[in-house]
Amino acid sequence: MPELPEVETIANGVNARVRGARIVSVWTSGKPQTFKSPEVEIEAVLTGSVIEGVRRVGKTIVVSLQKKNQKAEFLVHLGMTGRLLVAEGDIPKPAHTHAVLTLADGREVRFVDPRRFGRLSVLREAYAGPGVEPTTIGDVEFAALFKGRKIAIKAALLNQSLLHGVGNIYADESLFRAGIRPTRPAGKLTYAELGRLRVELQKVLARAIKLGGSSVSDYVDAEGMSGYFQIEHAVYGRGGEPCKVCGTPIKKIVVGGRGTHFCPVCQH
DNA sequence: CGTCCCACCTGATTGC
DNA sequence: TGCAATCAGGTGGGAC
Repeated sequence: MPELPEVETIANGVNARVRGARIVSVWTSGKPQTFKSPEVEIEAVLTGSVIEGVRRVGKTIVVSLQKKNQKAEFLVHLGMTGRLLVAEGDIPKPAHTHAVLTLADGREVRFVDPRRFGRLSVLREAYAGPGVEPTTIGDVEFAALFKGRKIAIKAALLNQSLLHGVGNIYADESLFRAGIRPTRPAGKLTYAELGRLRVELQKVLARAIKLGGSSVSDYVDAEGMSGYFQIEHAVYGRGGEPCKVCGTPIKKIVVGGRGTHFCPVCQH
């Protein structure tokens, strides 16, 4: 499900719970598609490692590991429906559990993913992600990303090798707040428009992170995703409903294969 | 390489 | 009510 704010919230929640813990054993489900590294390698790297910390890079949760001076990283991409839970070992495992990391104190880190678009892998070096971090990028670098591109700005925002972490909701929401139509060719936006887009994107991401951070336990424990919907969307999921600024019905179209919501009056 | 489109999955919701 | 069609917050690969 998650985009940048949700992944960050989950990574922070898991970090607070498991930093410093040692992984004593690992179980994996054997569903091949879930594992980008071979399962035997994931099990070998994780078993016996101490969790140094958990952070977000793009939409990926990165667990840094240390074992006898050897560093490694365990990468968890949640796809559309993935969850990373920390639970006492005696609590029954949810359906669609694909990996379980048992910690020395008996708790378990569980990766659960019904739709199986999520991916697990291990790396021997530090993970940098495919693109640029959107929450801290500046105007000049932001504008340069889109220069000369013919694709719709909405599709460009979703391209993880440009900015990593922006997904369908925050692409639509930031374009609405910046007053830009999602279908505009990215390379034809003015520097001022891109400046507005960067500011609005960073504002909406910051606000979502702040709201998500107040409900960490909801994400990380059994409850799952309830916290996400605290955020009031201006356009996402509101096709046919009145624009909150001008009252015109929000349009829903498809851009780059994704449902795309915008106000035909407020966005140019 | 840039762009477009579809496949990959299950589950919840909508519509007949 | 029941069942089929539709849709979902993400990627990655193949075609052009």
